[in-house]
Amino acid sequence: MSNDTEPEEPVGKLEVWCAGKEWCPVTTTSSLICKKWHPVIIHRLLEHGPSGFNELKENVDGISSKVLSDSLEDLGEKQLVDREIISEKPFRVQYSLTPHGESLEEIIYAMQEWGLEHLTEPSEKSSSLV
Amino acid sequence: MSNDTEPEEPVGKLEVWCAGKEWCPVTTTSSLICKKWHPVIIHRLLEHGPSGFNELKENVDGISSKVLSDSLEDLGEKQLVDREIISEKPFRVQYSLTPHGESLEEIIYAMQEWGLEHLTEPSEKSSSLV
DNA sequence: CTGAATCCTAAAGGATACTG
DNA sequence: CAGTATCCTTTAGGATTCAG
Repeated sequence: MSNDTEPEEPVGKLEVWCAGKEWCPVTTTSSLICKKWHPVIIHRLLEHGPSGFNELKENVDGISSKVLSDSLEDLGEKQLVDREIISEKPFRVQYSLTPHGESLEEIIYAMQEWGLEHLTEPSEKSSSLV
Repeated sequence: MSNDTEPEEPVGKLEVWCAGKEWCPVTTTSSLICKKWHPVIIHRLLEHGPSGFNELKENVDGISSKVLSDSLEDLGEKQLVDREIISEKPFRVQYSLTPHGESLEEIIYAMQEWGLEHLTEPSEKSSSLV
């Protein structure tokens, strides 16, 4: 146990299998979060904090219930997102980032900044890149 | 001045369509680079510089020719990677990052650092997360 | 050797409708 | 409110084969 200037990371590292012969942090990180909606979902949870399903669906503008549900399940399995039932009577659920999920903020904000810097909305007439 | 080998962001922003009603930099950035192998390919091009096809295939350990070829084509369409034919006789091609591609390094290295910090290779006995 | 083209299967993702 | 359940289309990706 060396220095501990950083906030406590109580859980251990996530064990993630790698495609190639030698384990690679880029390959494996990519395998965790490089799905179409994952970065956006994580971003919205970072921005708005713990959210209910429909609240999240609102914020992740453009996603369908099915895909949001699937994505959250996947993120749950990967231990990046937690799901908590906060009420049974009016059934309510809350999604939040785990410590590992929170720690993705550097990546997510790097993506956001890059997008702001390098991308733009297509103008009316030009139908460009996907 | 004004010669070909000028980096320095001469090009404008890339026009990228967004799924939701309001354009979002995270959503759109995600749509560009969040494919299984894209971050790794970009990472290897950052690390090793312009590379030939098989050199790249070596470095992107675990990828098949077909998938590498498809991925490079996709990255080419998105103007993140350039393809240059450097020899016809022994047919040789060189792939390199465009200025926009290079500028992804913050994101890619953020992913690398995160992976090193939060992920680990599965131990022998435990078959864990994908 | 170089890389590209085929074939095929497995996922991912979207539209819609419907439950407790 | 918080999802499932279907259905369906598209895409990703792996194995293999082909061509220069």
